[in-house]
This record gives sequence, structure tokens and C-alpha cells, in this order.
Amino acid sequence: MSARDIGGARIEGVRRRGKQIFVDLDRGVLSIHLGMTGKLLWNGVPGKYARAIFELDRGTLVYDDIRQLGRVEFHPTLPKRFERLGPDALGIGFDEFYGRLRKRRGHVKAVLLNQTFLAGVGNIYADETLFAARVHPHASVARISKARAQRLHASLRQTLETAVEFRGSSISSYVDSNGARGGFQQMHQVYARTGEPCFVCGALIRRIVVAQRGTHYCPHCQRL
DNA sequence: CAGATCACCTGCTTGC
DNA sequence: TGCAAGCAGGTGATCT
Repeated sequence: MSARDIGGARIEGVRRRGKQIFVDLDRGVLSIHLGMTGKLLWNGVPGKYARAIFELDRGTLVYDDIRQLGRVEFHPTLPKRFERLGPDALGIGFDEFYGRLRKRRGHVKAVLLNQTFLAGVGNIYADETLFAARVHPHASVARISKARAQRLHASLRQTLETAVEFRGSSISSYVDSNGARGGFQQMHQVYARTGEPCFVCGALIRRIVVAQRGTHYCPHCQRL
């Protein structure tokens, strides 16, 4: 993407699906993904890690990203890969959730992280959801009962809604567009609590690796 | 096609 | 004190 692509473009709308942000322009679409350390700062001062600066009529939007796992791309037409994104994790009802779950195989945590299953569940929220639902991250999706699926669905919604309310988890450096840190990290029950006692039963939280991601769970509360 | 693995990137933590 | 190694993770490419 270069300034030539979007200079003078008119913004016609802004949408979000999971972690993906879409800015509809009169000549295409801007897709933005914050990755892990990406930030969009409204009227922020561009610092050492500013990767893109958008001069708008009413202010300046700075895209800042320390680890550069995020992306800002311009597309004249939206690529097919975005069509593969699942429905937004916050909006899905139980029937659709259960129907989609039944078509999947493998470890439940890997499925939760898969953005074609649902869009929007990252590593922290997968761990926190599984703890709230009392489901072991290694549980096989094929063997999840409808009752447990209901707990998973309810826990996912609860976890994400609370996280949004607290404006996210500022683990490394996340801040919102006003530069404010999130507060959800203080609510974490298992994430990054390896070796510490479970708040419910006192058992020590364990860390394993599932789907190449650090995975935290209570060996007593969460069952296969 | 599905699942597993690696590369990307840099600040912070750990170990010697 | 200093330095190297390990770790964090969302996604896409590559491999099996």
C-alpha cells in the first residue's frame, strides 16, 4: 500500500469482523489487523514504531506496531481470503455455534482459535473461556456434549463481553485509540498464572502448548 | 482438505 | 554487570 493508492479517498464506512477492521473507501477497502502489538491512535504523535500515518479531514490516525505482526493493506476489491472468516464471535447464537462446532474435529482450543470457525477469539480469550466453561483445552471437539457446548457458548460470550467492557487486556502494550490501557488482564483466571493457585479450587494452574500456543488451565476444574 | 510446523518481529525475562 | 537464549503470539506459507 502506498499513499498513491488512497490519497484523497473518501471513507464511506468502517466495519469489523472478529479482529479484522475494514475501512470502506470510494476506491476500495483498507483492511487493518492489529496483530499483537498494533495500535490505532487518534491524533497521536507518531513515535519510533509508527508504521502508517493517515491524514484525515478531522485529525490524524497513526498506526503504531512494535512487533510488526499486524497489517494494513489496501485492496481495490476485497480478496477472497476474507470471505473465509467465520461469523463474529460476539454475535453468534447457540444454534449456529453448535452447528458449526459439530462440523469440526480436533482439540477444542485449536478450534476456538481458528478464525474460520469464529472470528475474534485469540489466545487469552480462548484460555479464559475454557476455564469459565470448565472444559480442558485438550478436550476433543467430537466428544463435547450439547450441555458442555452450551457452557462453552455462554462462557465465550461472557468472557468477550466482559473483556470489551474492560477495554481489553494490556499484556504487552495494547492501548485503545485514546491511548488508554485495558484492564481485563486483572480479571484473568488462568492466562499467565502458571504455578499460581486456581481462584476456584486452589489447584496450581498449569501451562501446556496447544496449537503452538501457550495454554493455561486448571487441572482440577477443567475436564477432558 | 486438514492438521502440523515454521517464519515473521522486537521487547522483556531468565540464566549463567 | 553483560550477554545470549528463550519467550510472547496472529497469521500465512509450506509441508505431511
